Amino acid sequence: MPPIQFYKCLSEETRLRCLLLIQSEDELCVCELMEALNESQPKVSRHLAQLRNCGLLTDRRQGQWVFYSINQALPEWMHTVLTETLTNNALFIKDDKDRLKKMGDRPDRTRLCCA
Amino acid sequence: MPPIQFYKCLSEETRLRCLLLIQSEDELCVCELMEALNESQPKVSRHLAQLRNCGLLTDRRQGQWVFYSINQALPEWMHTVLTETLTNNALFIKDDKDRLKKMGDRPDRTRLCCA
DNA sequence: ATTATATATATGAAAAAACATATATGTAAA
DNA sequence: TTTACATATATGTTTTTTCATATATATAAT
Repeated sequence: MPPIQFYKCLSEETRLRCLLLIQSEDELCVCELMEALNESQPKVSRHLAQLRNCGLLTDRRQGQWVFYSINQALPEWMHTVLTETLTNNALFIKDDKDRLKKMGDRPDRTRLCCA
Repeated sequence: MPPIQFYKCLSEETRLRCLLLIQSEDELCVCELMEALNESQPKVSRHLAQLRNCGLLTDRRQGQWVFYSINQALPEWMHTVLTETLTNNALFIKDDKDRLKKMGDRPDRTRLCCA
């Protein structure tokens, strides 16, 4: 991925909040992100699609939910950038994390064995 | 500087090329950047102004020239991001560096003593 | 098993907002 | 007056958002 495309992904508030939350929580589904960000479903879904199309995120479907996580195949320097950003901007996603913690009925993460 | 503003600065081609070239060459004036980037004066000037207003660059005037350099007062993680980006994207600014090397009549950098 | 309904997510199309560029003009220094 | 740089305005382009609707899976009733 060219650096411009990478930074365009990080330069929009909804996308950066999604990325850092996912980085921080390992994986999150769309409805959790909607709740954490307090944003509409299409808005969140579109930005996630964009991040996945660029290769920043990968997704897996489990039942009705689609879980997104950081693409581990990214070049190391991009991981470094994400890590540095998260570590040095805790406040940026503080409210989002609080809303996520308060959320009830979070989807089950049990991966089906031999499904 | 909030992370979003930082990444917006890095997410535009002209700006990122300026930043990485300056990072790589220590300091450059507008006419050198015009030559290196092969872009118009107002275009380069406008983006440099934006980077300075955001606090990413500082400028000093020496005679007729204005030299721009990375603001050393930036948080360390931002320096890390810039360094990682430069180290891992040499190709992104290769042509620019070549044009800069071929440029004749580059301005004198002697800092005036006791000016 | 079939039908109906609910929940989770994605996407097409249109509107709105944000951004970038070009041209023209202005200012500062030599 | 020439060179170096900055900025205003107008215009064009890209991006983001919204609304409506579509798809996919899950659950419940029959």
